[in-house]
Amino acid sequence: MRNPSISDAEWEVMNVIWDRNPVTASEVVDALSEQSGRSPRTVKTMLNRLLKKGILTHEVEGKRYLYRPLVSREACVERASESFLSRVFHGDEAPMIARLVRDADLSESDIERLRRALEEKARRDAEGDA
Amino acid sequence: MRNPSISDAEWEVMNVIWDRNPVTASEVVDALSEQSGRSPRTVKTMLNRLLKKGILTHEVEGKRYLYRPLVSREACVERASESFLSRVFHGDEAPMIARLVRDADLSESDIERLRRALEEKARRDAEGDA
DNA sequence: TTGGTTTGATTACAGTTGTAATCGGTTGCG
DNA sequence: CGCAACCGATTACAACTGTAATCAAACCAA
Repeated sequence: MRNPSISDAEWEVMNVIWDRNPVTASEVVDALSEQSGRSPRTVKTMLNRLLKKGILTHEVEGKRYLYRPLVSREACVERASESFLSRVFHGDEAPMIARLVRDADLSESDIERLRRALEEKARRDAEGDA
Repeated sequence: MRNPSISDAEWEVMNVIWDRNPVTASEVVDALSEQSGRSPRTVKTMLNRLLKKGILTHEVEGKRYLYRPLVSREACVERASESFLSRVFHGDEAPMIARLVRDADLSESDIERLRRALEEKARRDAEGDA
């Protein structure tokens, strides 16, 4: 518990903020009351907690605040993925990938991209590690 | 919060239990005190909570308890993966897969397996959805 | 101008989680 | 036999979370 990270509900807030950076509180409220039916109060609480955690800032814009992320989505995704994988898969990613490939709803271009990524990976492994 | 699931620390316990099913409390304690330095008390608490959550059972074996999972690892992994993906990736798995493929430490046979899985997927999509 | 509305700040509150300590019974060592 | 070690059960407690309500200041509409 000592390492305060982004909770489930906070992820929803952050996703809105990363998508529309910068945003006012009420934009976030609107987005989330539609999306997940959270009350405005609840959303405000989330925003304040994220501020306190140092994941957001806000600057005054006119009469309101404008919120901006202080941490990149990529960094957070990275952290969350690592912790998820180590927790659930002991850090052994292969089964997760297999599961995803099997079950995910992938477009043709997704598949093509992945195919290329795999080839890339295979080539690099063959060179680098050999 | 209404749908009690497996917490981070509980996953560690469950992983031990799934690996060595069935186990005594002290086996779990030993495994985790090495692995993660948790105190025996803490591990006992986890076991009791998992019992209360209906994720474990225990039967008397001689003087001790033997713990067994009531829920399959696969089912739990499934649930956890879904909730993780929807939280972090909005349920859009492709970027996660791409990231994994890029960064994961994959053996040659992992790569080969994934390649085949991808081909399989592509073929099925071409047939089924067309 | 005055009362409802909006905003941000503060406070509330119960359930979850991580981390144990305490308690009472059993038991194995000396 | 007597006491330490161990076991499972119960209790503790603070931080984190989800979900808001309350409060105070400012703002707009009638």
